[in-house]
Amino acid sequence: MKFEVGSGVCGGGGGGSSGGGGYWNWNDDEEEKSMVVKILGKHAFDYLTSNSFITNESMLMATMSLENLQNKLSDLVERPNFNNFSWNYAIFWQVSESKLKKDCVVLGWGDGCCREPMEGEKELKKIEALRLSFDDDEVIQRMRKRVLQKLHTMYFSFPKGYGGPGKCFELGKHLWICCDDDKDGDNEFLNCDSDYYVRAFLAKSAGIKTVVLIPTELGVVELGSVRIVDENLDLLKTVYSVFSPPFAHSSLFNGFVNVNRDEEKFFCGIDIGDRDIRVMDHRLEGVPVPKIFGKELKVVNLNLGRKIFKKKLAARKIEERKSWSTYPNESNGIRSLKNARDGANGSSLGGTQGLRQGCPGIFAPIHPSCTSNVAKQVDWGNDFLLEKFQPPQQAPIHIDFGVGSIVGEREVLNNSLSCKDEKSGVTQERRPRKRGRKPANGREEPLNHVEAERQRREKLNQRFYALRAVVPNISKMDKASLLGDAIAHINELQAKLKVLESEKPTFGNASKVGSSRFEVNHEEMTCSSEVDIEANQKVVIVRVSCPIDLHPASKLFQALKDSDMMSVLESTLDATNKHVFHTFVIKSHESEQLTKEKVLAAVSGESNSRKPD
Amino acid sequence: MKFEVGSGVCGGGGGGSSGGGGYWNWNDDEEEKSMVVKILGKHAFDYLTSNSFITNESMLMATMSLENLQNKLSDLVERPNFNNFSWNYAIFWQVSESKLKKDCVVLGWGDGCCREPMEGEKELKKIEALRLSFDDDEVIQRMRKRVLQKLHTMYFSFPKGYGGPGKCFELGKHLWICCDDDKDGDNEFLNCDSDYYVRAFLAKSAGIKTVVLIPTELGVVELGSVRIVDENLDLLKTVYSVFSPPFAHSSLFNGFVNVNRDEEKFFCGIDIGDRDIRVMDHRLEGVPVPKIFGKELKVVNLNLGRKIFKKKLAARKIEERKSWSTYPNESNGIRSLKNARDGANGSSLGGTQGLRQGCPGIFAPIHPSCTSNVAKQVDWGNDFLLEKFQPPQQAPIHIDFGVGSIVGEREVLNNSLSCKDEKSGVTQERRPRKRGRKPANGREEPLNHVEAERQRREKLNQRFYALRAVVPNISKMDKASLLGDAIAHINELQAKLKVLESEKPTFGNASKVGSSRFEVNHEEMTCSSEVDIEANQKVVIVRVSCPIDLHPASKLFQALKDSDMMSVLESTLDATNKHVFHTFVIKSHESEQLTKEKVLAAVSGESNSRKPD
DNA sequence: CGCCACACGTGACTC
DNA sequence: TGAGTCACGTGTGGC
Repeated sequence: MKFEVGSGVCGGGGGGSSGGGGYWNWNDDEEEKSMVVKILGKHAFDYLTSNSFITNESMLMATMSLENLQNKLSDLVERPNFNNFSWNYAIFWQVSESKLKKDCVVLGWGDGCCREPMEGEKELKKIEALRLSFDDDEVIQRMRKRVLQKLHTMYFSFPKGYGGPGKCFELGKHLWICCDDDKDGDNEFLNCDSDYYVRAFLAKSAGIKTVVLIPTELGVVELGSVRIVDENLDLLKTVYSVFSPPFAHSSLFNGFVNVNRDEEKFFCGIDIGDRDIRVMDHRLEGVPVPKIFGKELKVVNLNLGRKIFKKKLAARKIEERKSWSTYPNESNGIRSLKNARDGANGSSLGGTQGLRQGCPGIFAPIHPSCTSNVAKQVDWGNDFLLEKFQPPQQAPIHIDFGVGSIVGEREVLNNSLSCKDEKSGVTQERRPRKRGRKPANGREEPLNHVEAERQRREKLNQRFYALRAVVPNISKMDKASLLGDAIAHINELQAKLKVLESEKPTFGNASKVGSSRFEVNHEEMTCSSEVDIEANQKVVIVRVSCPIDLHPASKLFQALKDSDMMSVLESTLDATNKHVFHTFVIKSHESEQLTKEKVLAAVSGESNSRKPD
Repeated sequence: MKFEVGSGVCGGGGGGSSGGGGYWNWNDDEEEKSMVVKILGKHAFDYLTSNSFITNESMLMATMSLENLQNKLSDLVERPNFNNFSWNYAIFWQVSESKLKKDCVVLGWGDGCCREPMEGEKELKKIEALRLSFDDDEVIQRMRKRVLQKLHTMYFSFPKGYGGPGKCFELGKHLWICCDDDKDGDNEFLNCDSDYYVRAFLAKSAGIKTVVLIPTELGVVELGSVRIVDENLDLLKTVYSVFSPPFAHSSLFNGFVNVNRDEEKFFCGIDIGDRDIRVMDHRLEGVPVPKIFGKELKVVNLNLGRKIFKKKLAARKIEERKSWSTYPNESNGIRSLKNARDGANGSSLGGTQGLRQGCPGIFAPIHPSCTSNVAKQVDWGNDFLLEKFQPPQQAPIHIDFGVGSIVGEREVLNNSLSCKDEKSGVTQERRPRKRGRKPANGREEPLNHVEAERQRREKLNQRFYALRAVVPNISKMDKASLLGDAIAHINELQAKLKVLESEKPTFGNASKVGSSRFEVNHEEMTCSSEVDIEANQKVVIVRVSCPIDLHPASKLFQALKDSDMMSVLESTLDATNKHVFHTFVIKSHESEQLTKEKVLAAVSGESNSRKPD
């Protein structure tokens, strides 16, 4: 009925995978703890630490794991859609089984992914930031980020029916919670479910304004954003689809989509069926709906003028289906991850140009039919939850087709084309087992190998998507161009940086220079520029200090210092609207011409190489 | 006897491929023309434009094209070796046939690649720059770069025996020309060949100090560097190998390497032979040289502790050999491009950490035996030049092996192992024709497809290497990590840049800000910082002005300006060794506390968004 | 041995 | 149509 988390090659479903980090051990790290206390307050912290919700992952076994979990989550988080929106965090609460109480189904940490706030979001957060002094606020921001991160990697667990995810899972209904806490007291997070209090508090502390919980067969997907995001049916469907095992999609499709049949042709992000196994939906037989179950299904609501869906091969599907229980009648294909990504977040393809400009657009329903009201009525159906879990039939029945697989596939194609069902034909009993492109050459190992390779590819693509997001002005959309543009961009940035840094000659480490040239710093005297203000008697004395190398007259100072025969008689300063004028009257023991030349030489010479001393 | 440039899939050999750009039409662009005149002088320009050497590519047909030409060239240019050296430009002068005079073999533009000077090289160029004012020099630099680029994309051609490449090709000897033109009059470029005058002049103008010409069967490889590069036998061998068709390598090997037999085991960068077709060199038969022709051949002189050579599959070789005339006796393998790269430039793998720090190391011979003198004695042999050109035997004899190719390969392996020659065995007459992994399924198209895919992969890898070169602190060496690090690096750079730019609020364009913060500028009043010195009477008055935004006390000035209720009573300035202290005594009509808060707020607040007015 | 990363040939698709 | 891009399954080498 279950298999261990992390068994097989489905590493994404494992507990402490890459995004996970580890168990937040409150006792080990005093610094962390005090930080959390500072952010959340003592109340929340006590609640949190005393709360039994925090479990160790080792106490749970995932009932079933989902492949590419981390990738799917990070997809939602790291890849902005064409509206420049992506979720700030995504967690998958996985259906697990407590090792202590075998019959107790709980939702445990599956995997999670979060990201740093983007530019536009920082602005938003700044507005709603706690009213603190500027300095403190920065620190707070940083700490918040860490807490948020910790939060996401924490191992909460929710018994079925308990907590937000638990409730969500039990009811089979999604939750879409928005909280614009400009009005501070009225926190919808807190109202919605008292069991959810802790995490609501945490979320609120982190500036999260929208939390979405979406039940799937395998658990609950939780998404959070610092923005206020309108409810969106496409998103719900897509996420459901992505985070469900393949066999369930037809259930979804039959049940869910029937809510609004017209939507089928706009069924953003779901690509079911493929060319090789043309299992037509009976309902649509003969109806000239243009290949909804075929390969022609496209995103029609992306005004980018680019079809972003690609299909996977039948081999992939069969391969996947093999890992799950096989329901031949429902095997009209699965959504490809790529489609899922595009559907859930939109595509960054072709729309990344202005991504980093902080476009204020919020992910919003595009089709009139996808309104919040419609989505709210959707019942996800509970009947298929928790009932269909079956172990993957790992029975080592291996069929080797022997000959070139292309021929084999063609045959299959012909068969399925004529019979509308891959059950027919002589190859029926073998095909569900294995029908990859090359049916491996004897051993069972390449099966895992294939899966590992898939994940590697997926990861690579993930990075490519992420890279696309950070590189502006991508000339072409192919990988090579992307890399080229990235290289160019890096070079450009480095050149810019060099120029900027050459302006202010390094003193100490360069990064320190950049961090604070002009900051109020009362407690410690660093070597960066600073302002000291004291008010006594009737006047305010402002003392501005800066490293000599950063001062506009630094070279002059150096010249004066180098030649101890010169002395400053008078120094005045004038500021206009645009310029500051320092005037130094210098006297030396030599002739004025000599002094002039000296100063001129010192000031114009390439004396940058000297060390500041 | 030949095939059209660009025919087939060997796109790299085409005339105006990606690196090429296009024909430098002097008549069309007056601006360009005057720029060139300014850079090169009228003399050179006239010579250039009146010279018949400039040909249109359409007048030439490549006699044979080399696969991955652009990749190979950009490899030499864009991928620094472990000494941080890479060539500034690389051109392949391709053996072509004039369409006008069919019997006239000329060297025409094959492809070319150049890059921007690196940091360290800029320093070098600055030293030898024309003595111009500082500002003008920047412009000149930029123009030079463009001219250099144009130079590289120009369509010179060299009849056999004429010009540097032509001579080089005719003689079958390489040319290694260094010119340290600090002593300006004595230009070795000019001395070496009068026909080469134009390009020598151009090269000199571009700051090129080393030009290497290496003849191969298919043309002449020209490399240039702004550095002085010592003659290097490894480089010569490697480049020769890379830019020769596969069948010629044994010729090289038999003739060239025999100069110094001991070098064979150090034959840096040449990986001949592979595991599948173990054609042993007769000379070494039985000799326990550790698999020089086998897969164990490694770079032994890279102290990076990493083996950087990988092997290609036999399929690749056969595929390639198929494109050329097949000389079974000489088919002891070809160099893989990857190896070529590593050999010619060294590997950036594992050594990229300090690459951008402008390491002054120059590509130098590593083996004692690889001295310039040895290299100078090498005769490339002329007998195989131009004699072996044969059209690819495109006869559509198609043999489909039907069964899984792995078995097929294994058979071949066994055969060739036992017979030392793949000619033996029943598949002899078909195998030379086609023996890919999957021998395609009927049509001839996938043959080119395979090649195209190879090139795509190679290009992608190329970019990956280039990316590795610009990303510091690469955590792991795999692609995904590289991408991740690149993304992190971009983000980091962008953050740094943001900080630096926020420090000095933009006035005008940001790039201008960076160019000159403290420069003597007598003739024109720009808005950058400047020093004005006048000497009258007994003292020297130095006036330093800078944009108000760049001044350390800019925010204070702004605060004072914003609140006109404050006035500065006194302003003093003190400079120590390390710091400059501005002290402002400020009086306002309000209480001192209020004033203090105001100043504090103004100084610490986010007032960066305001425009300087 | 298994895992990981890579390169390869190939099919599918797009423009 | 064909060149280019991508994903896939597979082989393989290194650890």
